[in-house]
Amino acid sequence: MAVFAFDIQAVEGLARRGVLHTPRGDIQTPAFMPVGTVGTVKALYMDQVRDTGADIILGNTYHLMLRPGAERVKRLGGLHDFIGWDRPILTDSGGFQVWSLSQLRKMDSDGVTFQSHIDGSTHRLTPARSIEIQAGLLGADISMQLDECTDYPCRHEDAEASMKLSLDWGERSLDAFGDRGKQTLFGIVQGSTYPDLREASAKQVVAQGFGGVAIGGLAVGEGHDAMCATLDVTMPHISEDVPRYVMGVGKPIDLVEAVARGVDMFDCVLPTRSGRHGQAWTWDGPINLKNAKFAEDLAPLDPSMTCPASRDYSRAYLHHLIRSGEYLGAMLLSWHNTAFFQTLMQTIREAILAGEFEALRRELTVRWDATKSKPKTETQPG
RNA sequence: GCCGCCUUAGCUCAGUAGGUUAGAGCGCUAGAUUGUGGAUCUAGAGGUCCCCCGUUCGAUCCGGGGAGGCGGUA
Repeated sequence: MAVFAFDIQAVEGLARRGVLHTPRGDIQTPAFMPVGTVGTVKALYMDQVRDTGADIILGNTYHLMLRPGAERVKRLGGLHDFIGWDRPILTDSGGFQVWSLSQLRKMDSDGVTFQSHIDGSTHRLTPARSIEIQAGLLGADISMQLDECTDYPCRHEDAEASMKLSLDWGERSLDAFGDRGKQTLFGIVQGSTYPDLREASAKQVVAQGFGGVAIGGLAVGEGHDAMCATLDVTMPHISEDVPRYVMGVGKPIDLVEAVARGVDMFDCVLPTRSGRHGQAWTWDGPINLKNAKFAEDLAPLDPSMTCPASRDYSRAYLHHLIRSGEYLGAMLLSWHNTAFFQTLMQTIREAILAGEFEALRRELTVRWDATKSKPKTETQPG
């Protein structure tokens, strides 16, 4: 297994500004990876994705193995050629989607058997099969070990058993990965919101010697404060010389607070999914373009940005497109949101380099306080 | 002209054998959405039950008259 060189150029507090060097190009960190689940960052052309500043995108084992099939992608030249993206790709192992999408899933110590959400057909993923798909067939630059994501809330004993299963699968993933010279593998820390489990998991994942360490099982309903608290107790146990990646996060406020705790990489569906549903993220927080107040608002989303979607289209037009269910509305808002998230990351990187990150964090924390997620409750009020 | 049917939320329509606060779908106004099911969920606003008179303790509902719409017919 290759371990990609990771240069840390500046540190402010726990926040790091670095560069992860891969054979397919550098990744400026802290980095936000747009999610391209089924081989497309939904509603965007690849050159648009690149122009927003993205160095790396995410693809997905679960979806691609079901359709068009991992072997078929291999026959078609691998994922990079197939989708027209020659820069780094990180693939998710499939564990999370089995947890979140599959109606029927049966876990055992060797892997998981599940039914496709597309046609109900039965499939199986093991740590070795996931690596074969990601590194061997899709050709991911960064593969993720197969893990199990737990529900929130989760009993301590269940979280512990699940965390230990993920550790075992991490070991099996390393064995299956072998000595691929141009590809690397990240391990995943689990343990729900329990400090003792997170500490134990982090120490062992680090000891296993992956090319990077991910924190999984967050942003699953615990809310912003619990997520930050979990990072507080987890990050000190992850070595400083590897890239640290919080999976599935998050809102802009989550990104800022996670960077402040030493996280280097993120991925999230939020900019593209919320874009398809009419939500635009801005320096003033999220706005819902479906709202009637934008019907005659001629202002663009953000004239200071270079992204055409942010600068050249009125909110009134975007409002009309979204209300009408037009493709272009989803395309423009996905484009703007992706550009905004990349602009945020670039602003964060520059701030760390200039020693001004804490000031930026304070300003944004005040500005975005109302956007913090609250914990999921068992019985919703009302 | 005559005969029949119809008129209930912005739209399309249920309904009440005369009884507290008249419903649905869509639309509208908002909210949710975190390792993507282009999905879904949640909440809210909105009514002279066409108008007038009568019967009745009480009428959106029954009777009479009128208005508007659709169809048939001379």
